[in-house]
Amino acid sequence: MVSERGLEVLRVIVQDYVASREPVGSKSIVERHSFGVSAATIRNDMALLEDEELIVAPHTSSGRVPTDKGYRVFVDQLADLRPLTSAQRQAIEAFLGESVDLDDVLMRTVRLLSQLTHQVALVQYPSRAVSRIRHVELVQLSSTKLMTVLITDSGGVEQRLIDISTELDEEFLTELRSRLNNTLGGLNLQDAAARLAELPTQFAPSRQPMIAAVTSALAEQVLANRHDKLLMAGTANLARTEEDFSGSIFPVLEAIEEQVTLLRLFAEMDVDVRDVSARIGRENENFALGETAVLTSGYSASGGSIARLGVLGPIRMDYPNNMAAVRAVARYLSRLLGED
Amino acid sequence: MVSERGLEVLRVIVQDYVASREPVGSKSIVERHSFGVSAATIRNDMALLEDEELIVAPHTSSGRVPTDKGYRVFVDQLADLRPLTSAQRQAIEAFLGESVDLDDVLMRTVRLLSQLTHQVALVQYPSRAVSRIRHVELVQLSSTKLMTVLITDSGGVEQRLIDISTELDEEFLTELRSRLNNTLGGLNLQDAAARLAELPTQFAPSRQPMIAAVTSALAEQVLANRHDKLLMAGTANLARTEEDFSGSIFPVLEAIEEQVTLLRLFAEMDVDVRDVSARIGRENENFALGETAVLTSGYSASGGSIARLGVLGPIRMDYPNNMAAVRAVARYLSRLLGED
DNA sequence: ATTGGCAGTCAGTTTGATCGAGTGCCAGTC
DNA sequence: GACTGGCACTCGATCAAACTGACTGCCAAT
Repeated sequence: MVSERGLEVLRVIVQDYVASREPVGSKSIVERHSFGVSAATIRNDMALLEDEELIVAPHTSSGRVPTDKGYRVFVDQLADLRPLTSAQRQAIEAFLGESVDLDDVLMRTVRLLSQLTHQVALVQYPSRAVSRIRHVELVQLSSTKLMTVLITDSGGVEQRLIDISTELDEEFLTELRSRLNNTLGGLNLQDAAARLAELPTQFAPSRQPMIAAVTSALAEQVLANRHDKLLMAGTANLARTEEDFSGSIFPVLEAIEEQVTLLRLFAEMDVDVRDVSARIGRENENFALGETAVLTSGYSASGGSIARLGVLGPIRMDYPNNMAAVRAVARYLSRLLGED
Repeated sequence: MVSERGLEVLRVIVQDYVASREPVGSKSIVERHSFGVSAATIRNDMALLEDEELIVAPHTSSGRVPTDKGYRVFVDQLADLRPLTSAQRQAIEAFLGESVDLDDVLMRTVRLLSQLTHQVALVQYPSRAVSRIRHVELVQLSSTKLMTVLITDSGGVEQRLIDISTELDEEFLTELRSRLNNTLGGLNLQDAAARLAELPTQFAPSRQPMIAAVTSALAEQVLANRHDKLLMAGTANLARTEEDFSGSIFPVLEAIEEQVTLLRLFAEMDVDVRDVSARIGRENENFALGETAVLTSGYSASGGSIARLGVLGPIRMDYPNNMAAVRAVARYLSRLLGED
C-alpha cells in the first residue's frame, strides 16, 4: 500500500512535472523539497507508486511521469481549492459586469475563462426547456418569404425563415400574429407545441397550408433545444501546449470543432453546481480526446435550468489553478444569471 | 527579362512545390514536364527567375522554392479559373439548399467552404446599414430588468439587456412599446437613431430616466454594426498544414481568434463580387499573418449590401482550386441572399 | 525503516564520414 | 544566340560510433 509520504511524493511529482515537462527523478525531489529523507528512500516510495500504476518511467533510466491514474488520484486529493487571487477576482467582475445580453454574457465568460486558465474554454447555452413564450413575431421579408421570431421570458430570441407558397397579405398576417400571441403567450414550451398543432384547423381551409407552414416552423423552434449550442474560446492555447500531444493537435482541434462531441462529453459528466469535476486522459477516449483533460462545473441560469462550462487542455495542466478558475467563474455566472 | 518559358517554369515550380513541399530542381522539372529542352536550359531560366526574386534556393545546392512575389505572379496569371467539379457543385447545392435562417445559412456556408478548400474559412455578416426597422419588442425579465429586441426587414434580430432603476408596470410598458413601434416602424437605421433621441421628451418627467435608458439601448443597437461579426470554420486545417509555418501555428491561431484583426484585413481587401482577390505572405505582415495567404470575394446580401467571405491558409496552398471554390460559394450565396 | 554506494541501463548529444541532389559555369554544338 | 553536356563544388541529410549523464534497482550496513 502507498504510504502517506508516498502520496506526498506523487503530489510533488505531478507538480514538478507539470511545471517542467521533465520526468522527475528521486534526486531532484530531495533537492527541491524538504522531505527529510534520502533519495534512496524516495526511490522506494516511487517503486511502490509505480506498482500502483500511478507513475511510470518513460525509459529504464529516467525519472517518473504521472499516469492518467496518477493525475486522477492527485486531483481527487485536491479537496480544498485555494481561492483565486484578488486580481483574478477583480478581472472576473470587470469582465462580466457590463454585459448587454445573454449572448454577450456568455461570450465574455468563455473568453475570460480561457484567459484565466490558458486553456480552451467552453460554455454551454442554458436550456430553454422551462422558459415561457413572451412574444411571437412574424416578419414579412418578401412576397413569399416569412421570418418567425420567438422570444422567451428568459431572454432567448430565435428566428427562422420559411417559404410560403401562396401570396401573403399584410392584413391576414396581422390577424395571424395577434392570434398566435393570444394563444401562445405565457405558455411554457411544451404546452405551446401542443397548442400549435391544433391551430391550423381554426382557420379557413384555403389558408390552412400556409398556417400549417407557420405553425410547424414555430413548433420546430419551440422544440429545438438551445442546450445543444456552445461557445468556445482560446483554441490557440492548444497550439501553445502542442508538445503535450503525441502526434499533432489536429485530431484534438477537429474533435472540438465538432461541437456534438463535446456536448455528448458534457452530458456524461457530473453536473454539480457546487463543485468541479474532471475527466482525465483515457477517460475521454471515446471522444477522440484521450490526450486531453476536461474540467467542468455547472452553473444555474434563469428558470432554474442548469448548464455547464469548463476548460479543455492537455493532461499535463495546472489542475489546482484551473479548477479554482472554473469554479469561480461558474459561481459568478450563476449569480449573474440565476434568479433576479 | 523573364521569357515566356520562364513563366511556364515558374508555374510548374509552384505546382510541384505546393504538391510535394520539396524544393524543385531543374532535373525533376524536365522529368515531370515535357518542356522539350534540357535541364541546363531550365537552370538558366531559373537563374533569371531568381534574379527577379520570384524563386529562391533555401541553400546553395538545392532546388528552388517560390517567393511571396513568385506566388503573387502565379496567382495573377490565373486568369481563367477552372470551374468546380460537378460533385462539388452538387455539394454546394445540397449543403446550402435547406437552410432555415440567416445564421444558419452563414454557418453552413463557412463549413462548406472549409470543406471544399481544406483551409480556414471565413464569412462576414452582411451589413444592416440599409435595412429598415420592422418591429421593436420590450420583454420584461424581472422587476428591474428589461430586454429590448430589434427586428429588421432583412431578417436580422438583435437583443440587449438593460437595468431599469425604477419599478416597471406592465401597462406603461405596453404603451411605450406601441409608441416605439409607431415611431420607428419602417424607418431605416439612420433615421431611427435620430427619432430615438427626441423620444424621451414626449413623456412625463418622472418617466424620463427610464425612457432614456430604453431609447439609448435601442440607439446603441441601431448603430452597432453587425458588419463587425464573422464566422469561422476549419481551424483544425491549420494544424494539418502545420509544417508550412515556420514556428508554431500559435500566433496564427491567436490572430484569427482576435476577429478584429481579420475584419481590418477584410476591410483592406478589394471587395469584388465578380472576382477573387488574394493577399499573400508579407502582404499581411501588419496583421501578424505574414505566413499566411488570404483569398476573398464579395457577396451581395439583401438590400444590396455587400460583405466578404474567403479562406485563410498557409502560403503554400492550392490557389487554383481554392480561388475557384471561394468564387463559386460567393456566387451561390449571392444568389441565395441577394434579391428575393 | 532508512541509508550510502555501486553497477547497469539507456536517451540524448556530439563527432565525423559519406552520400547525393542540385547548382553555376564553361566550352562546344546547332 | 539559344541550347546542351559535362564537371567541379557546395551543403543539407543521414548514419554509425563514441561519449555523457541522469536514473534506477539492489544490497549490505545502520
